Amino acid sequence: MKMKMDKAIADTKECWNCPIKHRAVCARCEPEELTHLEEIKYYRTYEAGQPVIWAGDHMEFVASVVTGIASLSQTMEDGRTQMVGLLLPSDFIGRPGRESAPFDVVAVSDLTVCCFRKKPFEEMMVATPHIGSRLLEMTLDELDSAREWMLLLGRKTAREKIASLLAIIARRDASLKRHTPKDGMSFDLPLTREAMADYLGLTLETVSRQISALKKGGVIELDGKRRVVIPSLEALNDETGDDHEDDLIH
Amino acid sequence: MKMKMDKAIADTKECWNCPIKHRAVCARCEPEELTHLEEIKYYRTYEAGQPVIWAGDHMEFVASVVTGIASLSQTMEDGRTQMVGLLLPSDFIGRPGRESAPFDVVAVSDLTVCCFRKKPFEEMMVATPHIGSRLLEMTLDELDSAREWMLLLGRKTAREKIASLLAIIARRDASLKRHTPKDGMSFDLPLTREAMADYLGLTLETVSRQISALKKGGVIELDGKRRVVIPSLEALNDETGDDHEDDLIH
DNA sequence: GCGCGACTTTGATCAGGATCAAACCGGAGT
DNA sequence: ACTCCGGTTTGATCCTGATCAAAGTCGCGC
Repeated sequence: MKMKMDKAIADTKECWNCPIKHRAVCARCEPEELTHLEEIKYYRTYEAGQPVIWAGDHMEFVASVVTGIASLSQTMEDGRTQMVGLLLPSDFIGRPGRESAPFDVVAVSDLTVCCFRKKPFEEMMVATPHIGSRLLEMTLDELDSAREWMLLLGRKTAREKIASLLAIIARRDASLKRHTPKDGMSFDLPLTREAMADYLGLTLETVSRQISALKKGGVIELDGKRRVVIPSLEALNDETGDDHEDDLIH
Repeated sequence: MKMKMDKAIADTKECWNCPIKHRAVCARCEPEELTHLEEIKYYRTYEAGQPVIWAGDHMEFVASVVTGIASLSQTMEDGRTQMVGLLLPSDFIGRPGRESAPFDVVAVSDLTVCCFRKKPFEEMMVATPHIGSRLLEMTLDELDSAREWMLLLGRKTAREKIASLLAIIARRDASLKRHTPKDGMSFDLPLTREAMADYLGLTLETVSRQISALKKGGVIELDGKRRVVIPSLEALNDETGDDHEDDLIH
């Protein structure tokens, strides 16, 4: 049993068998480029709650999230913190061409990352355009999401913020399981109330209250503290403040 | 006089004489690559207040800001709006590989942009890595700034937001004039109170009140509505809530 | 079972900004 | 000179979300 397990893990460490190979920074690489990547990569794991990098630290590697979730966040001297991104499988950590990390990276759940030593990775970037072009595409996507998040942080009410977060997690969860979001679907919240508060620019008490309010309003149902059921996606979307793309489609 | 003027403008339209050539997306191009760019580029101008692109519009070009300032913003159905970026000279507008614009772009001041038809530009990107690598670098920088802005929007007080904005404009203004920011320096606010409010996630009344409060506190002095004098940069930085980089340096 | 600690909910009160409303300022046009 | 008008300031009040405080829930080790 132990051996079988080790074998299974070892298999996913090979690029051709990698669960994120179609979305990660290496997604456009040719087989021979992957072989080269194999040589400079190594896996690391972190337990939930462990720091991956502190802001200001020297970074000797860049990495892709393979499994689990990490958070990217900033803290002011007086302790106020703002999460500025959630890193999901296939997301990229670090920045070629930069010495030190601009933000804290912390494992939210148990986390596995595929690391590349920075120097060889940078050399490989200039040699193989497939990596740079994929990284550009990913970075542009992240910039768009960051800007959408700015609207949420600057202009949405607490209730809209919570509804937006739930809607996003619902969509992501559905796409992970490879089916479209559907009324009655359910999922587990990957974040504590405090982490949600840090992400949404609220306090944990307000998060808790607004979740209770959405439950009272019948927009969501709770099964324990963490499991959420969405009886009607339309009702949830109505609470986000976003324009209703669904209406436009049908 | 008229002819002389036209000559001066014509000169700046040539790449080798371009005021943003060392910072824009074309900064790393070789002379022959610039010659190729010359062929697919054209200038456009907009008056202050004019829209450049509406969110959702089909974009037939990408562009670099040459002179003036543009804003990038989002609006909710009920009219709440959030500015998600300020585009200054050398900043890039648009996104290769994307059909429609994700955000509104509006000229804040009179604006000149250097446009490239999207199709030829995209073709050139795959042919010449200098463009893609520079665009990647610029996009990574913008992502970092967007994330810093998320901390401001999510966690800073109104007073800290105003002080942060003034400090940023002061730094940018100094670097534009090629000298380091200095106590007693002054600059013109390029934004109306309303535009500042949209950028900072506040109302225009709060912006006005906090500017008055900073004046009353001696942190800034006003000369008319738009001109700001900074008697002490240290005092201003103390109000931003950011850690004081200056202290670390000396 | 018990107690402990991490996480969550709920309550009471406070305050920072939003909202509503009115007045003010300064430049452009007549 | 005058009005007009966009931009700005200031005042009064309201309300959302923060803060302070206490109790509730759940899983876990003993």
